Amino acid sequence: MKRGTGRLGIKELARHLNLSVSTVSRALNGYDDVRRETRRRVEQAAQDLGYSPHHAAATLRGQSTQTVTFMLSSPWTKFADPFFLGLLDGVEMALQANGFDLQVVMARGHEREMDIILRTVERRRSDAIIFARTRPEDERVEYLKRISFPFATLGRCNDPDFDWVDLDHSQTAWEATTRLASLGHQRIALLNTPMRYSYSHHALSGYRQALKECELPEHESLIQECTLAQGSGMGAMKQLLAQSQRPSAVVCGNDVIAVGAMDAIRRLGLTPGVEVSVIGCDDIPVASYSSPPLTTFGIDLESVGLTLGRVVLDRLNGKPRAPQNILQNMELISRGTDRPAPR
Amino acid sequence: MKRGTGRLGIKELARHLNLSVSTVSRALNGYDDVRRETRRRVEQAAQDLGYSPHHAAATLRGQSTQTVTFMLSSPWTKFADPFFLGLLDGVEMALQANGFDLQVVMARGHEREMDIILRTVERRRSDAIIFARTRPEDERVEYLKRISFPFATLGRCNDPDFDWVDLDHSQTAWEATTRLASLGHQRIALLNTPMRYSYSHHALSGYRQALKECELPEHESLIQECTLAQGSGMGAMKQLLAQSQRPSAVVCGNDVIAVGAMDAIRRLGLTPGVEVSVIGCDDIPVASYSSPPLTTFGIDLESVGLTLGRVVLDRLNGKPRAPQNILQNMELISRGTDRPAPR
DNA sequence: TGGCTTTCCAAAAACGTTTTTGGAAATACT
DNA sequence: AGTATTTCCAAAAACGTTTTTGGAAAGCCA
Repeated sequence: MKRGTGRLGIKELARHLNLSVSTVSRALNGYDDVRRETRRRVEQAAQDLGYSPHHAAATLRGQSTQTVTFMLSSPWTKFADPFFLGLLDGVEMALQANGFDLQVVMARGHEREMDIILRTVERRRSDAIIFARTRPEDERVEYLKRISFPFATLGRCNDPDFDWVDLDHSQTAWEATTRLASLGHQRIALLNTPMRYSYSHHALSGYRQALKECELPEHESLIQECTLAQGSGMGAMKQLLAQSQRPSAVVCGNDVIAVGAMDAIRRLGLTPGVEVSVIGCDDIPVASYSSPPLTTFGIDLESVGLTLGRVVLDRLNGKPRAPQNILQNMELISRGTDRPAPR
Repeated sequence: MKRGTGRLGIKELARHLNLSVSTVSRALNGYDDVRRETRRRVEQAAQDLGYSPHHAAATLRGQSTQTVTFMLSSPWTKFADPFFLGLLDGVEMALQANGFDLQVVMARGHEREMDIILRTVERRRSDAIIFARTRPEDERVEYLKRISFPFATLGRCNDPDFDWVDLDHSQTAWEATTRLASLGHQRIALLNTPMRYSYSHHALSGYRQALKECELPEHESLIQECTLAQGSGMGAMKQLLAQSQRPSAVVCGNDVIAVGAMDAIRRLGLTPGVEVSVIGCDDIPVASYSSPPLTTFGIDLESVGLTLGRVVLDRLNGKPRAPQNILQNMELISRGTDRPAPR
């Protein structure tokens, strides 16, 4: 009989107040048929005695966990970490303001992502799920839509009919390419993120659109797909530089790739921003400390996270009938690596 | 009557199998008086029909949430983020391997830390709590010890009688100082992290110990306390350099401070590692991209997180009678900023 | 074959809340 | 004064599991 776990339950609180359990519960949950004075007394006692409702019990009865799950997808590199933590911070801020908690779960490897979602949903572990790195056809999105479980993503799919927030990578790639073209570059390469992800497709189309508008020819050999691993940009850039006709500028899908590309450029005795211009994306901390400092696109991730959090909360509150689709522009941060073409 | 939420409960599963609810439960939870064949059949059906127990219900009855809370303390700067995400990753890995989930909650401001702990404990939201940035006298530690709620920290307190893992900042400061002394530096400054935190005291004592052993005088004016904010190191270094007798080397409590210090050095037209040597701590990503690359101390944070996770799990499994105290050494990563004293 | 283990399983209690139901007391209206 | 309405509150049901309790069926030994 290890009953005395020390925890104060609503029963003890009621007894202490000489009230019935239900009255205490109704006072605490803001129901309207409780006398002003009674409610005050109850709240005071709860405060004083350090009572708060047992979460599992409240969930079981109330059908709501007051929790949102954020699924982090591998690989997240040491460099790119701030990206996700900034996002997380924003999401948590939105949730906290509405009394929701954040649960974080890390999916190591793509295979695990579906497992994690299934598990979370089946156990009714949380009220909604947020995740990033969407793919054009995304199994996770399809499943959650099918069973109509609340969710929101950072990133789009081919099917836009659900809640998402996205950064406009089409715009960034377009702007980067256009800018380089206007600086006189003729051969502009694209070191893109993996085509598995939606945003890589958007980047590619922005790049192509810009080339067309600037009346520059598109060369297949100038488009390379990189992985998200750390050294990936370096390898791809080396190949690019080994070609008979070198590019004089390169647009990178993200800063990790760009930093790798700059390494490759330097190793050939060249200088980023002189012989070869480089533009990245994401504005990770190292971007401003590389030499020369990397020109890139940035955005306040915390506010993106805040938006993402609010979107799910709206959905949970049943506010919007139609899905919310929010596209955010990133801003060019011109530093030292976007310079006029040589000669 | 919105009963048909679609969720498959253990009752339906039992009915489907022509078994009683309790038998299904016992089969699933590994009790021993269930026939082999029956257990197999139950597991198969659970798998096929996508059943997993409702988490809140299991918690309510079973008294265990299978969840561990990690409290992130503000301020965590954009730069230092990887520190925590690496740690989180390791913790989550340990938990996941034992079927536990990770809940992350961010404490914005010191005042909120106690609130968050109280809330988590009172609602029985998780089985254990992990947090970092311990202080010599730590209210959180005292409270959790008093009510004997399981927890572990990254960092020590004056009272060592609980589960903790810590990085040996006394050793790093000692080693940094000794190294600089052996490079001929006579005036070695310390740009320390806030004395509010335990590890700052350890760093200070390591620094002092080293000065004594190297028979160098200790100057109060060469010891400065910085905040964790981003520009803090720069301001402190400026002051140091404005003194009549400049230090020729500086030991920094962390890399964010060190990077700021290097900025200050450069702004005076000096070169880090030439006129003034700098050694940091943590090995954040920018450290290797600053110019010149920063000499610092590093450690595999993921493995530290793993250890931390295992320590709480041991506690939850009731394994150790005595608290586990684990002190880990960081390793010097010599790059470009620890160089012989000028002249 | 009769009693004793062992192996299996069903019914019911319990976990700590929230919500529903129903009714008593106090107030307002004719 | 009698009825209708509002204001308050207690008892009990429900949420979906796990664990306890008790007992039936099957196997074993003499």
